[in-house]
Amino acid sequence: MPTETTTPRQRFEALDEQTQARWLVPAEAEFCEHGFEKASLNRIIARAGESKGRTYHYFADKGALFCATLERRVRQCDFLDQVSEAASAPNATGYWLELGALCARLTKMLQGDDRLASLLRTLHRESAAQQSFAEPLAAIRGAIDDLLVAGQSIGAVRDDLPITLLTEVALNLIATVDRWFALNGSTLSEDAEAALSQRAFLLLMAPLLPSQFTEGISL
Amino acid sequence: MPTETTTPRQRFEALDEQTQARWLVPAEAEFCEHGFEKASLNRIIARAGESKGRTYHYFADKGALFCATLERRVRQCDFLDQVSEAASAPNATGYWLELGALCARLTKMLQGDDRLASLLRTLHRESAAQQSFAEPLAAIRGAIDDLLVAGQSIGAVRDDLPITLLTEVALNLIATVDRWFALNGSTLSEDAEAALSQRAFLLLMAPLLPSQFTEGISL
DNA sequence: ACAGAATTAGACCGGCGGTCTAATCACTGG
DNA sequence: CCAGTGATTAGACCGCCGGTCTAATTCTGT
Repeated sequence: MPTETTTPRQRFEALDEQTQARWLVPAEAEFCEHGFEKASLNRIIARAGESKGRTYHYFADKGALFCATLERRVRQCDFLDQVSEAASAPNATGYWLELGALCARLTKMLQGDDRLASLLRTLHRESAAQQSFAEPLAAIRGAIDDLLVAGQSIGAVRDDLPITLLTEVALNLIATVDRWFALNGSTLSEDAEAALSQRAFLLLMAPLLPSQFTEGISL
Repeated sequence: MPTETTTPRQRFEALDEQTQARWLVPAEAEFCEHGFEKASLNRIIARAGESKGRTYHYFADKGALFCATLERRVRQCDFLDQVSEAASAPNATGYWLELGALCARLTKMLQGDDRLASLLRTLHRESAAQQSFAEPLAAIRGAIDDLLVAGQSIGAVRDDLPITLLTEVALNLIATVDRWFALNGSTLSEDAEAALSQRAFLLLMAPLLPSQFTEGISL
């Protein structure tokens, strides 16, 4: 009568931080270097100096290890709280100013933390990684949903399209712009990059604005 | 003195269409069903009733087979030509009308051809697939570049951001919206989906429009 | 002290993408 | 007609992958 008392995940979280780091440090290095699919669990285990049996005792599979790695990094920045705060603006102008500031902070954070940036870009690029991180990802989507609904209530965000579509568009626009700067930023001076990055916020704003602003043309 | 006279690719293209299909038909099925990374070359070979040696004689690697599969499908529709044609509009209104029509046609095509849609979504989702398809992909990006430049010259497209960034944004917006409809379209009536799809074109248009249209708010 | 549960090491599994060898085929010049 | 030579072909083989299993060991409660 094996009643499945504890899960690998519960066992891992009961470990002290130092012991957790035995896996998480080499795992982060490997995932940053190779992404999710091409990262080798065997290499991580070898670098960690651990055995396969012990590793699978604490992690259900490779995805669980990736999830734990990314969760630790994400926990360090209070991203979700910042998103919630931005939702309290009283009018459209304030709303978009706050969102712009939030995006600027986010950009700065990613520039200052290569590891986190690398993990998040992997998350955006590889669907297997997204599946592993599904639960936290749903929370992020939920936070953006709330933010957009708040924006709608003060007329800052369009309400003629499904909110989940807007959320998807917002998330992917952020990721797309981030990736463009990650690939092309090195050809720019630091000042030029900052100015461009600020202006690129318009790319996120434009499709979310109520349609009256774009109806000047067509349709 | 092995002078590398022919490449696997050249050899494959010299084959008659029927023989090519021996690989391409089962390959397409496999890639549609499993995506790129999780597709098994061994399974494709088995389904094709071919041997490994012969297969690697005609394809450099798994990516080359994916590339050949997708290229055949893409060749069947004259996508690039359509993009070029749309660039000839004389003014902004006409430009966006043509682009809207182009997107509508593209949407219809993807709805009518599940295989092509599946392959293109795989291409968008998996970076390994993108690498295999790098050359055709560069041509597509080039065509969009040209289209946007044409739009700029008649004041239909903003010119305050790098063109490659706009191209990236446009490509990813199309893919994002397509994916949303692929996931959520089944919950909608056919009419509602068509109406929504048309309105969703605004999401693509908005960030590309000259900034004067969005400067009503902020900054 | 000792039974039973939790933990641990690492051999093992099927399958992967890709390489290699040895046999066969097709075509040439004599 | 056939010997010889390079292109073609089958499939055994390679290292590695993520994941499972077993058997030994270490803990824990009585």
